[in-house]
Order: sequence, then C-alpha cells, then structure tokens
Amino acid sequence: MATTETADRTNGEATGGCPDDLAYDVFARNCPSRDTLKHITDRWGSLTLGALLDGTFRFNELRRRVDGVSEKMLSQTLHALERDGLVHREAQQTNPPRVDYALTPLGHQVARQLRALIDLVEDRMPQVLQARERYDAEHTAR
Amino acid sequence: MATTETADRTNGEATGGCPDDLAYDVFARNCPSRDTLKHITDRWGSLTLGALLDGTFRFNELRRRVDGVSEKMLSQTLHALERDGLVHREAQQTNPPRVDYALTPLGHQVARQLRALIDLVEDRMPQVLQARERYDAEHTAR
DNA sequence: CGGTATCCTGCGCGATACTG
DNA sequence: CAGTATCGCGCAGGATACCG
Repeated sequence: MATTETADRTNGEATGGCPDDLAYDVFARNCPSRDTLKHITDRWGSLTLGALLDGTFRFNELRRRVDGVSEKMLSQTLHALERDGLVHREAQQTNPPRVDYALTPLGHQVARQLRALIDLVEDRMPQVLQARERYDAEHTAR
Repeated sequence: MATTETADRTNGEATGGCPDDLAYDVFARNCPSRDTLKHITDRWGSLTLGALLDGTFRFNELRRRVDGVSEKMLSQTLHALERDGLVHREAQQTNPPRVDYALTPLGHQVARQLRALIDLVEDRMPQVLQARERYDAEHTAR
C-alpha cells in the first residue's frame, strides 16, 4: 500500500524534529515543516489547493480544473494533502463510485494564503515579464 | 552563457501567452505565470525570498541562512529571481569581491505574502503532525 | 468513475573542481 | 569571496495498462 507515495516517503520527511522542537523553522533542514511547505507549494499541490478554494470537486473535475495534471500526480498530491490534514476525502459507496474532495478548515486557511500569493503573482505578471526582457537584453549582448 | 539556467529554459517557460493574453491564469498550462509561481514557491526560491525579507545579504550569508542549499542551486535560484525582477543584485568591484542581494519592491510584496504562508504553516505544524498520525494509523492497519 | 501498478525518462540538484 | 563548469545519480512525474 501507499505505493504512489514512495517517492514522497523516500524523500526527506525526517521524523526527527527541528533543533528546537517547539519551533518549526522551515529554514532548518530536517524540519517537518519544510516537507509540509513543499506539499503545499509544489507544482501540483499549490494548484490543487487553489482549485479547491472554489468548492468541492470530484476527482476528474479536479483534473480538468488543474490543467495538465496526470492521474498519478493528482492522486499522489491529494493523498499528501489529505495526510497533512488539509484536504478531506469523502467517498460514497455507490456504483459508479463518487468521491468528493474538499478543504478542511485548516486547508482553507492555507489555501487562502496561497491564493493571495497566486493573485499577487498573476496581477504583477506584466512587471515580471518586463523585468525579464530587461534582464535578457542585458545578458545576451553581454 | 546562461549555463546554469539550462534546466529552467528547457523546461516550460513558454513565451506564448495564456489563451487570453490579458489574464495570467496559473491554472492554465503554458501560462508564464505558472513558471513565475514555480520560481517563487520552489524549494529554494521560497526559502531564499523568505530569508531576504530579513534584510540584505551577501552570497555566503544567504547560503548559511538557507540551510542545506548548494552553491549551484543558490546561484541558479538567485538568477531566476533576479530575472523575474524580484531580487536586486549589487556587485561592488572590489577585491575580494562583494555582492549584495536584496529584494526589489515587487519582490518584497511577494516575499511578504510568502512569509505569511510560511508563518501559517509553521504555526499549524502541530495540527499537521497530528493529522498525519491519524492518517498513518488508519492506513497501516488497513 | 476513481483510482492503482509498472515502466521509463529527463532534469533537479548535489559533489567536486576550477576561476577571477 | 563569489561564483561557473562538468559530471552523475536519483527521484519527480508522464505514459500506459489494468482493476473494483
């Protein structure tokens, strides 16, 4: 079991704590908060949380909303987020099966912070693109 | 040139825009905002921006603050962030050389959003760890 | 529909060595 | 000190096939 998590678990996920076990400092390696931050900010993690801010969705609905995610990665991402207590999974024992994913209260708090970041980035993209042009211009001739 | 960026460029960085080129929707693939979000939320990107919120730092000072980052990855990360207009690089032509890195105004806005997320995660880690235990308990016996 | 099991590949990233 | 150059490994993650 937990097959799709292999990569995740073999990764870091140090069960040991931070130097000071009261503070969870992401800047220290071997701190579990770094792993959680990674789950959240990961390519698919961030987009999945962002998508779930809009409501409750079924597996394939999510796949469509998070453009480009594969079945495997969405599944893996959802498991990690569920394990961290950010996503709630509700399966109805019907045929065909129906599974709904939603944010937990904690997940909602996180997702809102994340969304604020995403909105900021989207809003400032013109500045970013402009900065890139400047940078590239200076570094190609140089 | 741009040697360390190879991976980055070969990646996505689609110069084409989003379907609608006025909105930069991270949920759509091939949208440049997704790349920028990646730079920001990347393992080292997030930590580097977070570290720079505390002030201006030299290369090796940053290396020490962002525990575990290699020279190569820090260099690469800083270049990406500088290119996106989030980090300002100021080199003094002295011997030994001295280079200072600081956030741009835009970088500051982004970093503050990011920091809010990081603080939230660190603050809620006990809940996360508790959720993990519950999850693991339910899924190992099962 | 809602996944899991497997296989395979590219590139993320660390280690090491070298430069100005 | 502040990087770049190069090599190599390992995992992220896509493609495909299969299952309840």
